[in-house]
Amino acid sequence: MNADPPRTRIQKKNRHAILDAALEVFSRHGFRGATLDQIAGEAGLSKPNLLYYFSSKEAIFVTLLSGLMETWLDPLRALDPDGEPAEELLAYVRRKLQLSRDFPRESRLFANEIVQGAPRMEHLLATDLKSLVDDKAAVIQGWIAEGKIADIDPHHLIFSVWALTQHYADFDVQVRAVLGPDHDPLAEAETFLTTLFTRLLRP
Amino acid sequence: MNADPPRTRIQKKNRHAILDAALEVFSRHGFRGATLDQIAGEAGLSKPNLLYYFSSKEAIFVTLLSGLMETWLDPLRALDPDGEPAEELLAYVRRKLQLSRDFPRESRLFANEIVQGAPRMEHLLATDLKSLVDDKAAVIQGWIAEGKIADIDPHHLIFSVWALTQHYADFDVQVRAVLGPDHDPLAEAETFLTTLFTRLLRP
DNA sequence: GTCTATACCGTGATAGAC
DNA sequence: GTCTATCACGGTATAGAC
Repeated sequence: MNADPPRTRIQKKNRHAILDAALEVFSRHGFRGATLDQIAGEAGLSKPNLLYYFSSKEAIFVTLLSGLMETWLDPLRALDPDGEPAEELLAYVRRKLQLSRDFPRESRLFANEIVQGAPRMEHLLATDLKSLVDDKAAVIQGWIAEGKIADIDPHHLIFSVWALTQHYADFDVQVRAVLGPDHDPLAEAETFLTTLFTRLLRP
Repeated sequence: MNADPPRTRIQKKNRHAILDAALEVFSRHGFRGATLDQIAGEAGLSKPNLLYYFSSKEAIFVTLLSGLMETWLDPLRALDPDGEPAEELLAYVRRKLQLSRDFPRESRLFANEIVQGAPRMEHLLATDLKSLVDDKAAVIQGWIAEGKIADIDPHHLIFSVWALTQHYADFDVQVRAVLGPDHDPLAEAETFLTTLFTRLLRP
């Protein structure tokens, strides 16, 4: 999937700086709202120099997305069909919440793109993401059939995990504005979501 | 709060057309990603003519936001302290889901702005929104103290309503991509969320 | 292989004719 | 009250010097 990997050390360093800067800027302003000037500035390069490493704004964006997709889907991929059902699902929630804590920019990047209609991601959603979700939904449906967890729609259960965990990264400013200072939203979220999903899944 | 209301009929019509077009464009691309050309085109006006009605891009945006804020907070405002607790909260969820169904553009407008750090809304969040939420959280805390519903954090309960209901408007393309055709996501969501909150709130 | 200078276009906003 | 013409600016992308 990847093109030729960068060769020289300076290339590697600059490409990395660009992608990190791009993550920062794209996640804050969305694709169209981001400017090459900002990305170049953040990366410590001139704008034309930036375009030496990537042929276009879209090229930066696509490279960024495909590099992050794997990390993004890992928590769901790790759902073990042979594990203890409720515990597996709660562990999934915790992994996803961990991503919101450690990689909020990545979360906002995807959020921005999807809210704006996902014009550069729609294919990935309908193929990779759909097949992974369908796969895991079948696992969950199996657990339901065995009476291990409550009878709830597996697809919407997965949506609810996404919505509830990503909310704390994507809508962070709102959460903090409402809670006020002296709060650790993500720590509180872990307690709250553990309760929520425990009650939801109990057969 | 409002400036002088428009006088002539044509002004009223044009202002309305502009705000509707702006809602469409801002909700799809965010503030910076939106262009006056697009808004003008969608509204059937020339760009300079548009700027006759609103002095700047930001003026359009702010007018739009403040006009929608009330509608947006109504479902929570309607939570009745004297009602039957669990039923009140479930009705709140249904009202919020109704907004996702009927006003997805409004939902995405707010989502875009908040994901991007809410630079033009932060004040509203920390004042109007916070005081409303604190108020209703106290009501919910009262219900908990009376043993009418389960003991869960009221603020995060409200966040969970937002996250779960708005997800179906803001991440609509993802939901549809994963479910595939022949689904009515919002109808399914109503069933799912009713179950979820019923189980969560049961004392 | 790396960066500087620059072209060229679309953007938000204004001036002035109608 | 509305439109045409235009401006200054910042946007993406390229040509060519080092």
